[in-house]
Amino acid sequence: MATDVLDATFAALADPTRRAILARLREGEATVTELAAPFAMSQPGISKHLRVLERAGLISRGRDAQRRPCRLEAARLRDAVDWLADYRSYWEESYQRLDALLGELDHDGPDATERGTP
Amino acid sequence: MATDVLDATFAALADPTRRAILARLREGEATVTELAAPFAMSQPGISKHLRVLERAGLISRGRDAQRRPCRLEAARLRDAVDWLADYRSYWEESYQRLDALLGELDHDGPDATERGTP
DNA sequence: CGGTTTTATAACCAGACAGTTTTCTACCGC
DNA sequence: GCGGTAGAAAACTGTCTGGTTATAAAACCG
Repeated sequence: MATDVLDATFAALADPTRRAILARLREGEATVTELAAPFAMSQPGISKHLRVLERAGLISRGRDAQRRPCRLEAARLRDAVDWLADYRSYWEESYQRLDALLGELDHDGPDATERGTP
Repeated sequence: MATDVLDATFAALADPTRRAILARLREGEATVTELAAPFAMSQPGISKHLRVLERAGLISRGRDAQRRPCRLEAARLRDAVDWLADYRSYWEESYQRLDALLGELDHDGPDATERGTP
């Protein structure tokens, strides 16, 4: 996965307005004014966010007379998940450690087995 | 999931240096100078990146004499994946559509079965 | 103690970013 | 063609970011 693709994807996702726009687009295509409606923000403000999302490949835009309907392009999100998947074992591992620790404290108390206290 | 947690997490992941630092930390704890070594960047530059990662909860730091070893905290990555998981069906759906289209073109040509053209 | 190592802090800079208002373009309906 | 609507573009602002250098703080070593 190209690093600048991940850069743009994660940067686009780092803004709550843009995440809300993506969430809205799960319900289907929407025009700019439809997307702008829920926000206390000017129309050009929303257009800027849409340009960020488009350049990150997270949305695409059609043409319907004066309207430029936006649609979700979820494939790039999969790229992000693919990157994150490499870390999955690490957060699972920490769960296992926590689990083991709680188990020990619960019925045994900590002992030095496997703990390496030289 | 609190929106500012996701803001900080995705923003932290949007930088290739920081992603490389996280990747390095999968191999175990590392000191600041160890983390800085692979990069053509000053030590304070790396320290700034580490502070961003720490404030996002993606790493934690210990104390070993003058050293401040960093360790990966993968749980926050799981939060990011949890958010992304809500979109999984959307990218899978587009795969299915592509699959169906390719299948059609391959051996049948498009017909109206299961397509709902009223 | 004095010197070295490790890290953090401060001050600064260029550029990107989020937002605004104003203006321009394109298209529709009449 | 004219007026209204949808959206983009431009210009400006304040703030955040990513980087630098120089300096300070803390802990070790001899």
